[in-house]
Amino acid sequence: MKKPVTIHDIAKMAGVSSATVSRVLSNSDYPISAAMREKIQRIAKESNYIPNLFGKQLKTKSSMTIGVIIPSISNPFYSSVILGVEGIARQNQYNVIVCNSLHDAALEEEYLKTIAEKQIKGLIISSIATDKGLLKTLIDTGMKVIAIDQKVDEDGICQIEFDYRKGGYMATRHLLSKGHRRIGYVTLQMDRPSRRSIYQGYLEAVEEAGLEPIMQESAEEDVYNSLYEFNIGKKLAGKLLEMPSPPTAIFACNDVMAFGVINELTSRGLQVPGDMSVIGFDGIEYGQMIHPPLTTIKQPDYEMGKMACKMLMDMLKGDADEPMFDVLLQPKLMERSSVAAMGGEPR
Amino acid sequence: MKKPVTIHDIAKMAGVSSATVSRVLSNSDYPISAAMREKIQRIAKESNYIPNLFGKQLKTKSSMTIGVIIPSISNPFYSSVILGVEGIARQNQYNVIVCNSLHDAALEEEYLKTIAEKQIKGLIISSIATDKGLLKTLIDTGMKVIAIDQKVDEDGICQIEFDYRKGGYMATRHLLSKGHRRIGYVTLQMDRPSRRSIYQGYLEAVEEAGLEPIMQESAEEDVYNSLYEFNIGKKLAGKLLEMPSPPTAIFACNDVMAFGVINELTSRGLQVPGDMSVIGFDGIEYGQMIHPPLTTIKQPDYEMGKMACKMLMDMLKGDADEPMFDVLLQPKLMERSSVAAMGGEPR
DNA sequence: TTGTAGGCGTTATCAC
DNA sequence: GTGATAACGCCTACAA
Repeated sequence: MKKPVTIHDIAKMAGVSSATVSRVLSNSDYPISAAMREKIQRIAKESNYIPNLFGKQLKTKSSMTIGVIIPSISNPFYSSVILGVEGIARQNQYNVIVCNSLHDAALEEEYLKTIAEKQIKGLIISSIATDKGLLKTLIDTGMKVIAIDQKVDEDGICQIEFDYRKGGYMATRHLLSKGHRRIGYVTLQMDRPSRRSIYQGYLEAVEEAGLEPIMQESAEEDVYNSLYEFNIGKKLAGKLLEMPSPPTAIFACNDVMAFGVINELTSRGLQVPGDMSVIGFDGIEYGQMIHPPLTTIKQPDYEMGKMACKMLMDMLKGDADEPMFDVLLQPKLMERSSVAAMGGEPR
Repeated sequence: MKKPVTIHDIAKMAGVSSATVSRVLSNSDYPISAAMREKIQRIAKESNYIPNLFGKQLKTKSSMTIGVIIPSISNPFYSSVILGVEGIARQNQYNVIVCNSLHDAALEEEYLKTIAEKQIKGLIISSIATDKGLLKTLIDTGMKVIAIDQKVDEDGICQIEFDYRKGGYMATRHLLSKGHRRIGYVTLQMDRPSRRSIYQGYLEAVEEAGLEPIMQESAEEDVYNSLYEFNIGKKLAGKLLEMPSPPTAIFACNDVMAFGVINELTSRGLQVPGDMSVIGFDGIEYGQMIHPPLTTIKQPDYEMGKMACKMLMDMLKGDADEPMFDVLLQPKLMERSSVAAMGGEPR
């Protein structure tokens, strides 16, 4: 395991100075004789030269890397976001480093530190922490930050959000328009802005229609595990069914929860949507694979990633004029087959 | 946006040399008077000192980072692997950088280069490329590599694989044991070792039972998109059904394909498993959420990630004695509800 | 067109 | 215990 070859080694082999080698190998537009250039490139290739980015980055103070902090890639919603981010980053010769905070504020902070130490100047974050202290000082030292999905109320942070409230409103309106009057809402613990907003939308639509909200919130702190969410969906659906006057339609705060709801209903012998309508939220692909295909509210996840990265690139390049505006991505109703119109009188 | 504070700045403020500051801030066990230590730590904190890893890493030649190259995190199987890897890496103070090759050999090579330039000494890879040239030269320069999932036939690479062949065999045997005699197999393009192995297992079991294989392979080059795979599942199931003498059970090369198969059967009015049994492969969580819950072969994905990372850590630490053995993870039958026993005569 | 030399922020090897 | 000082690999004025 011999030690790696450096530009100095190459310089020696080529009988030139390391400056010349550097100029050739970093593709600068510095004038170099064609012969020299070719010779150096040949030697570099033959000796399997691998540039050491530390040296370069220490000197140039630019890592060409952005960071992304999300709760967990195992959530298909976030993995879509990431793929969107990476596509744009790659186009701009940037690398992406992904950090899963796993819904752990301490871990999020640790990653934040690492990112800062790696001299990363751009960050896209879906923050779950409530203490934004560190984040704030990083911004003060020049880090560009884009908050996605979860709102961060700090100066100097661009927001790219979904209009969760409207999404919640739309879902509920859809159920209403199908004649449902008793609409249940099941949700994970409302410890995050996004979840509270969806519920807001639900509430608004229900109250607007002069109806009573029927809500079940999970008491359990959530872990990022789909199966876990699925089971909460089952459980909360059960609670709804055991009410004296159960709803005729159930709105779940995300698709996996909706899968749980449908599963519980089915296993109790109820037909979806015949006996009970179900609508989800997120629009993950698996929604099209289950039976019945899930009617849901689609959040443009991949697009969110692309847009966040585009804005970040802009901020990173034009170091003066930062595009200080927020983006509110619009939800879309995906009408599939898990919602039916109420026939006649409510049971 | 003032420039970041360095150990020299802190040294100046504390009236000491930068060497002392470095010794304190890098937690070395070098003897320093308690007073001095405390003073420096205080100043560092007050001035929001952020160490520059480039400097450190340039000096120490160690990046405390490992790389992971996989086809795509949008595949829940791989995202599980990643989560397993990260857990172990974190325990060892290592960072992980994840690269999605998106089933593109050129991109995989590009990432490989970046990883090398970042002076990363450990790599876990599920390679889709056929030309392992670069990988080989990297190993020669001392990079430790663990191949997961997809076998890489090169010296000096540890393999952590699933026993795909046995998994295929087990699935088929299960169907056989339920009395099925005409068992269809649907698969994505068999351009990868893993897929060929599963088919091998299927073939073996079928031939052992003195039966004819009934196979449908997708002609389309695959993209990493679940919905796409789902649709291929539907399509191939359709082909199977249109045969003069269709099978009574279908084995799909992965769970998402199986979802497609079930969907197609259901939409043609067939009952699963009443009219047709279906078995999948992978054991992703969504399999428990559909109806009927999918019987499948579980691959221990999370464990694979953990094990791969553990082995890598060992190789990275003990630089002499490398644990040169391969691991073959064993599949497990997850019996759920999509397979039924054949009653009486085959239709 | 090429070379020289200094420095990026850190650690490590000496001295004191 | 603490301080100079020399690397680490690369880039980049400035000089030739």
